[in-house]
Amino acid sequence: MATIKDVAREAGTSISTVSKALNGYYTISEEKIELVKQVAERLGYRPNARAQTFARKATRSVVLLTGLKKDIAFENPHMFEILAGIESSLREKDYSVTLRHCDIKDVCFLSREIMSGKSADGLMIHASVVTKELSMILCREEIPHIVIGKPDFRSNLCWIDNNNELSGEIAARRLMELGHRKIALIGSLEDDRISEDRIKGVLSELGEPCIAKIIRGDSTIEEGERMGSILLSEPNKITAIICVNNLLAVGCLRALNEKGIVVPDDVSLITFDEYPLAKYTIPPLTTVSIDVYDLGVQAGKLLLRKIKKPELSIQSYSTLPVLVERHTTTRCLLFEQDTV
Amino acid sequence: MATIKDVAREAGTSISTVSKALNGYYTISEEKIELVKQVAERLGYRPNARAQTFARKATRSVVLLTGLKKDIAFENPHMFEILAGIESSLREKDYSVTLRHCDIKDVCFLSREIMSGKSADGLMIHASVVTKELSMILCREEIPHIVIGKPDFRSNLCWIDNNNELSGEIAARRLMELGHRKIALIGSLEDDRISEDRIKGVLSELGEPCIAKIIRGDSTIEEGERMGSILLSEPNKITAIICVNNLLAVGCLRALNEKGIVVPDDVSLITFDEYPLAKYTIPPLTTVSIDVYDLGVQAGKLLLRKIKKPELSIQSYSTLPVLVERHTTTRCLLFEQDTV
DNA sequence: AATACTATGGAAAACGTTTTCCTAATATTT
DNA sequence: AAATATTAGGAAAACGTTTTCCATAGTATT
Repeated sequence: MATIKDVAREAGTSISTVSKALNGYYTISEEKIELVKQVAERLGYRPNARAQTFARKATRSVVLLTGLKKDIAFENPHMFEILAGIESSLREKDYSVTLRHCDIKDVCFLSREIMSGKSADGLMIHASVVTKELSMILCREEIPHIVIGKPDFRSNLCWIDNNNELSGEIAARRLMELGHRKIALIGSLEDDRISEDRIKGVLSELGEPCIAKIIRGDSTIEEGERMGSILLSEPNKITAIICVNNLLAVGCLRALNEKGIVVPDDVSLITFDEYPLAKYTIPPLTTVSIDVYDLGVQAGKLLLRKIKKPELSIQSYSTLPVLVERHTTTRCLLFEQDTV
Repeated sequence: MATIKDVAREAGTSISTVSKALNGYYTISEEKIELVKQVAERLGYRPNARAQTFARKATRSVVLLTGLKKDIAFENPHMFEILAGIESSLREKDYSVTLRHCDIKDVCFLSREIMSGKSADGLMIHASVVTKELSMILCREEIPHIVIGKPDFRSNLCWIDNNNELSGEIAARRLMELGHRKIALIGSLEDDRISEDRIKGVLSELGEPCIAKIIRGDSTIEEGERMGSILLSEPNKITAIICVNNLLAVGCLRALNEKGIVVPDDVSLITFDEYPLAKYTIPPLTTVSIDVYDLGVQAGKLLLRKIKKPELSIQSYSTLPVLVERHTTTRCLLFEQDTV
């Protein structure tokens, strides 16, 4: 394996000249650069990455900390796509991302180990493993980091997440645009912050003369089905339903089917996110979603900026929701006179 | 940041003693090891990982090469879980995995760059980016590697995949056990090797007096639906259907629903793999699947062995399929007399 | 002609470990 | 008691770059 020494000898220059030529220093003449490059090419020289990361004082890599399999893999069908996004923006700047699963108990120790052992220049951390203690460490030791998802406590962490409140607003606005005025909300339990944010967004947008009813339960298909039928059996007829997540929507759709209610003609249905099954229901779900790949891309870029300038003031970033209109929503004819 | 020098000074020993003590060399006395460890602890010393990987001649890391987003992320809902499995088995041996997306055009160049630049000790490569040229390079240059998935040409590559033929056999055997004798197969087009392998397995197991009919089409829900209705409109009544993948199964299920055929009472349905939507159909799909996490784990272990012993002879590995019996299969009463 | 710059490139330090080789002390064997 | 083997630990090389600092030669300025 050819080393920089071999190139130097062969090119009749010093080692440092080779290094400079190959790394684009302007103190080397054009001709010499050309010569060195040719020799390097001829010898099949590849800089030893290990030696490089050692000599430079940066690894040009970040690590992504996520929860263990049981906690994360199943719950987050988007994870690979986020990861792909992260990787793509890092790759552009010659950085790489290495994956590390860890228990929430070990995350503090691990973060320190990685950073003080200099095996990475920064940390990407999934919200499911961030704790207050970790937050302290990251801030105190000025570790460049981005949290994927919003931590569920106040902190100076830098995070990136989809804007659930805004998503709620978008869903509500769309239904209003379509002429709906009697709208029900199927949410999950109060301790689910995502659900609460979406509900908050919906309610803030839903003005008079809108009538809204909220019903809550566990985030499962079965519960969605149960809540759906409850809604339908009530006297006050609704024309649209908002389900705070895909599972609830699938369940609700079943309830509607069972009662012979045609979606979207009789009742419109709108939901959030984009689980793989969202495309495959009958009819396919209209949903307010985000570009998760892009979320990863943005996260990568942000982290890179923090690494370059650690003094950069805290900033967080919310990706913009996009409405993916499939076939569970349509115009409501009932209140036509109101809208015109 | 404390370095090994600081520890040596503080402990009153030489640098090499510290290194040896911390790395468990047996030439250092128990007491000295204890002393060094205490001092290291007190100073908060963490070995510089960059210096370590440089001095040792191994990175203790592998890179996972997969196709670009558009090629892979959507098509493979299991990818993150496989990755989690890989990471977990590597972590056990203090190895790490870094992710790298690449175009199939660049994969040769990239592999060489990574390996001759010594940025990793081995390669994990998704089958979607392996080419014959790559295969040559990997073998000629004796690069430790594992291909995730079976390459679609003969080679000396080391790959790991689920055993589709065996999966087919298992599905068929189960239906026979349940008493089914008139079985139809919905496959995808002939160029889909996975589908062909499964069909092959099914046919090899399905003995007389079984009647089987095969029908093929694109791998989409719509096509599944179309093929399903064709099957049902035929005079020769079938009692069970095998769909070579989830999408076809979902489509077929729709066709059955539409015709008022009750699954599994009138017709049993069995499929393969486990897309996230498999659990959420009505009724949930019975499927012959594999533990993808485990596939990752095995892949990781295998690669580690190849890294330790590059001369290890070629070996490939098929994970064992498992039957996940949900609610689309049941005993067939029609041919009871045959079975007893 | 003397001085100050500038452009170019080399020498050598630095990065922080691991690992090889050696020495001294101690234990064992003859 | 001498010879030999064993053990513990230190000195220094090695790993292959990057980067700092300096030297030289040529060019511009006074």
